[in-house]
Amino acid sequence: MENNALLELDNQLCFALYACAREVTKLYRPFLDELGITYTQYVTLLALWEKDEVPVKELGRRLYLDSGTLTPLLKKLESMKLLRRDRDPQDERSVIVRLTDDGRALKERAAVIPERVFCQTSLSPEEIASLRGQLQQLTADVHTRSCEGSRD
Amino acid sequence: MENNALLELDNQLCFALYACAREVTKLYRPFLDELGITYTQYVTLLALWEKDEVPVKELGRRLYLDSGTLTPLLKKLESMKLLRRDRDPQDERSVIVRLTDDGRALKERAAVIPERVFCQTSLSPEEIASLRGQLQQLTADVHTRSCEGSRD
DNA sequence: CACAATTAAATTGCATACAATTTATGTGGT
DNA sequence: ACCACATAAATTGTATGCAATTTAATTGTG
Repeated sequence: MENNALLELDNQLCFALYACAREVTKLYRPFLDELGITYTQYVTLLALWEKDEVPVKELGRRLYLDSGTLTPLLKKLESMKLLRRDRDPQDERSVIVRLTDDGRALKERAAVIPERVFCQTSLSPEEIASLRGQLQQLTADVHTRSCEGSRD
Repeated sequence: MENNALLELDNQLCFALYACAREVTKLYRPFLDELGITYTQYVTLLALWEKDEVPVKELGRRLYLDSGTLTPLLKKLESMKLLRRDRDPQDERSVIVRLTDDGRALKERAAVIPERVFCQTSLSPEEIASLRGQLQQLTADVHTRSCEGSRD
């Protein structure tokens, strides 16, 4: 069968995604180091700055992460005094995540990060928006199909 | 400062990438399970099926991975008899990775995977190629800038 | 030739990811 | 009330990622 083009690394959308996501994430390192947080902690905070007081379950749906990843991550952020985790009195199975004052305050310092990172790429705002849209579409598409029949 | 649109999760290209890469990777699970390999092992094999007998360093450049990730991964693949790792007699610092017969044979079984995965998306081949191209461009762009002055 | 600087892997330590299982809690039907 | 089933976190185990350090080998220079 010779050289199967279908199996070439540079023909794989999955590898382009995998490599690109990691390289772009690395751009955030220097800025996040200043705040003392990791990239995953950063996106978790982004979600919370947008909507606070949410159950772990909902946060997981938003971030596409499960409790196996979120539980230790949220405990870490709690130990850093950026948020609190309390059982929901209405439903003791659920844990509600709430930002502390420190957690909310960090938003001010994070506000400049997106611009700083954009400046390190040659993409125009339009190109960024377009690419982002395509990725969101694909993510939703893939996620929906892998949850066929599920409700999450 | 109210609702800062710049910090909204859905406005972040980085999060779109991060989420999409993980969701797409999950599509490979069932197929890779049949081969008994993980996703990272799969892309490593893709690189080796394309070009065998390469130093770890070169493989790392190709995959955007460093020895901290590759060393244990390659040892695992070696323990699975899919490849061998030998010091380069010309330069004992370097380790050359070579597929075994088993490793080469696995390519046949992997050949159907890309098509199978594509079928689970609603993207046309043209859309896939376009998206892939944009991601490769961005990856190269970002990587080049973060290596400013470096030679790798 | 000596030796400082480089370089390639390996190692160490920390933080994810995620499947699978477990634990605790809630819910619906009888 | 009882209980099978469902649900949310937490836990467990494995495999990454990656920065930083260490070890071994090579190279450039005087």
